[in-house]
This record gives sequence, structure tokens and C-alpha cells, in this order.
Amino acid sequence: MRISELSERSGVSSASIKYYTREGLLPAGERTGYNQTDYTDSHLGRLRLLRALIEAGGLTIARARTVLAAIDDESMPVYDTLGVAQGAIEGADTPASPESRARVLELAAARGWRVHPGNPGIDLAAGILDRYAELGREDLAAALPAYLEATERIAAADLSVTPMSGDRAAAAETAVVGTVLGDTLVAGLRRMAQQHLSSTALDPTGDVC
Amino acid sequence: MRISELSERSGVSSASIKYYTREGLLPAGERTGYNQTDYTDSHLGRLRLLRALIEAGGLTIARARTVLAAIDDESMPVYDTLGVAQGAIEGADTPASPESRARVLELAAARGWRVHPGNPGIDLAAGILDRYAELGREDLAAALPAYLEATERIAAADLSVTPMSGDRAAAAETAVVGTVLGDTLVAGLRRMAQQHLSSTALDPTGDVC
DNA sequence: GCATGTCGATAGGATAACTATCGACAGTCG
DNA sequence: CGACTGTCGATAGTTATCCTATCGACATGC
Repeated sequence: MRISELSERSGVSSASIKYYTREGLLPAGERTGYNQTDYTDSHLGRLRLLRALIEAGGLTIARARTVLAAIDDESMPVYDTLGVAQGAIEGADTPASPESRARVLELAAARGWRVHPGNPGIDLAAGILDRYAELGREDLAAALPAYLEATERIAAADLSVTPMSGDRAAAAETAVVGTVLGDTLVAGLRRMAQQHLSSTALDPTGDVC
Repeated sequence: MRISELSERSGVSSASIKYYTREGLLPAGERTGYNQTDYTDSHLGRLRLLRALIEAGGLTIARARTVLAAIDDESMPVYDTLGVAQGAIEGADTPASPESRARVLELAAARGWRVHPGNPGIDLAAGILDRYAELGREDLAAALPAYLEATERIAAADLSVTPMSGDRAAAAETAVVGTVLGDTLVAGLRRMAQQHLSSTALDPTGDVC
């Protein structure tokens, strides 16, 4: 198909498609003439994946490129693409304090988690502990084990969706999409559950307006 | 204290402090002379809260202003500040399809959740379902109930941290901080749990590197 | 009395993600 | 044959966000 059709079917302007190609996010189509290029269905799929990562997942162009490269790297195990995807999601800008990191790792160890010290989640979680401390609120500590337990369930659900065998490219794509979009899914469901529980706590018998 | 001390203790440049004041995020200090203004500890606390919301929570200046205004609004129930905070976090840019919304609401109802149709989480979660469908992956559906269950536990932990009584301003601040920073905390713990579970699945006996 | 700190105001800069425009020309329709 | 539409790569411009730098005037402390 030509660029105009690709644009229409993907909902991405042809200017943006050219931009993505320039930036190395989308492989170039096959030139079929002086000013004509042919795109395939795989371009369409890649474009949709790209938009999902950028719009729904909140990845920047640069980070999306890293993730896509990991999916395309045939020598990279699917397990490692998950790590790449984790690292691509907005991480902590400033590293957390050693104390909070130690506290988080201690809690994780108490739950039997084996976590690599370089896991980006550690700084993310420990950074939040730091913020709480800075704000003079220590009340989070008591609830942490409950968070660990709940997130373990989430991760279990994540893995149940991710096939670690079969077609490598498809599995890698699923792993990446699940990791990146999962944050948003969980955030959305959390909002809903928060509202349910807090309104129920206030008014155990009432109805939704 | 003067602006230079406030700057030093908060780690925010005096130029930025002035910027926040200009933008209505930080109340002005008390003028004590032609070119001198006095700031209090409450300014320091507010500044730290602001940085936590912006840096750790990823809120924009404009959204942070809305949230802070809700905290300061003495006539607003604490329960409602939670809704304001939910709405302030990066929401869905494009609304989800009615089909996905219906599916999400159906699942929520099946779990006994009472969720207001305007809850921003619905579009967030339903939007992810849309993306999955767009990418030709329907495999998420089977795992959704597990996500609901896990997020309900998270929300329960959220509420256990949030005092709905006592000093209103402090409770509202706690509710807001918990809602906004909670997403990041959960995301971090999820990364850790993912790594633990996936590495355990691959190598049930091995050690961390 | 002079270096230093501070004031509000405004202009400027950095980054990210596009978007608009350009001249040239190929394919298409009648 | 010729008007018209679609497309090409390249580059400059735009929008939005979040600050940062500088300015002249003036107060304060040593």
C-alpha cells in the first residue's frame, strides 16, 4: 500500500509516518519508483504497536525505539525483552536513598522475591518511600507488605498472559505490550477499586448516584 | 525565612519558587519590605508536596494546581479530593470505545464494585482493552478478573493508609499523595515481582546473578 | 559606604513531538 | 495530451511545558 493508505488505516498522518521512519522507529518501505514507496501489513502492525506504546504506554520516541529494537533482536531472549521494556518506562529521575532501597529489598526478600539489584522497580518504589519520609509521613510502612502481596498477584496475571514459548517475535511483542500497557491498566482498575471501597466505607448501603 | 533559605532547604531554585508563586501553586510569602518576603515552614511543606506531585507523581504544573486547590478547599470533603487527585493524573487522551467501557463495567459489577460512570479509571482501563484488540491480541480477557482482584487489594491498602477523619487538611493531603504516588509505588513493585516470578519460572532453583 | 541579597517582571532557552511547506515529478483520468 | 492528484525527501517552523537568566532598583549588614 502507499503512504496515504497506511496513514488512513493506522490513523497516523503521513507526515508522522515519515517522521517515525526518519527516527528509525519504522522500517522504510520499498521504493517502487522515483516518488513512491510500498508499505506492507507488517508496517501497519508496527505502526499500531508504536502508537500503543507512545500514547497508551506513555513512552517517548527514544524509549519506544529501544523497545522495538529489543523485539526485533532475534538473539535476545524473550525474558530479556521484558527487562528492556521495564527499563523503557519512565524511571526514577533521581536515584533513591540507599536506606529506602535497602528497606524495599528487605521487604522483597521477606516475601521470597529474588530481585536483581539493577531492577528499575527498586528505585521507583524506594523513591516513593523517600518522598513520604520527606513529607513527614511514615504511615506507608505498615501497608507495604499488603502492596507486595497484591503486586505479586498482578505479576502472576502478567505472566499468565505472556507466552514464553512459541514464535519469538510474537512472544516478545506480547511481553513488551503487557509490561508497558499493564501499568496503565492497573492504574485504571485501581481508581475504580478505590472509588468503590471508599464510597462503600462512607455509605455501606447507598447506590451509585 | 527568606527566599534563599527556602530555596536551599527545599532544593528548589529561587527562580522556580518565584515561578510557582506566579503560577499560583505556592502562596506568596509575607512582604516585609520593599524587596523582601518572609516564608514560613508551611511554605516549605507545600513546596515539598509540590515537588513530590510533579517529580514523583508526574503531574503537570496545571494539574498540580488543581490538586492543591482541592486540598486547600475547606468545604470539599476528603472523599472528593481523592476524585480530584484521580482526575489529575494523566488520563486517557482519547476516550475508550463504548464496547470496552461496557466490558470493564460489567467485570466490575460482577465483582460487586460500585463505580461512578465518570470515574477516569474506566476509560483508562477500557482504552488498554481497545489497544489490545487493535493489536490483534485478545489474550488479555482471561486474566482480567485476576487483575480486578489484585487491584482491589491495592485499593484496600490505599485506604488503610488514608485517614478519612481527623484534621481535614492533613487527611486530604494524605489521600492525594497516596493516590498520586501510589501508581508509581505499585509500578515499581510490579517490576520487581515480574522479575522474580519470571526468573523463577525459567530457573526454579537458581540464584540472583 | 559598599558588597551582597532580594524584589517583580519579562525575555530567553531546553526538550519533545510533531506539522507545514517546498519543488519536483510520476501515475491517472478523460 | 494535459490537468489533477498523490507522493517523495528535506528542512524549517510550531506548540506545549517547564523552567532559567537577566534586569534595574533598592534594602540590609558589616
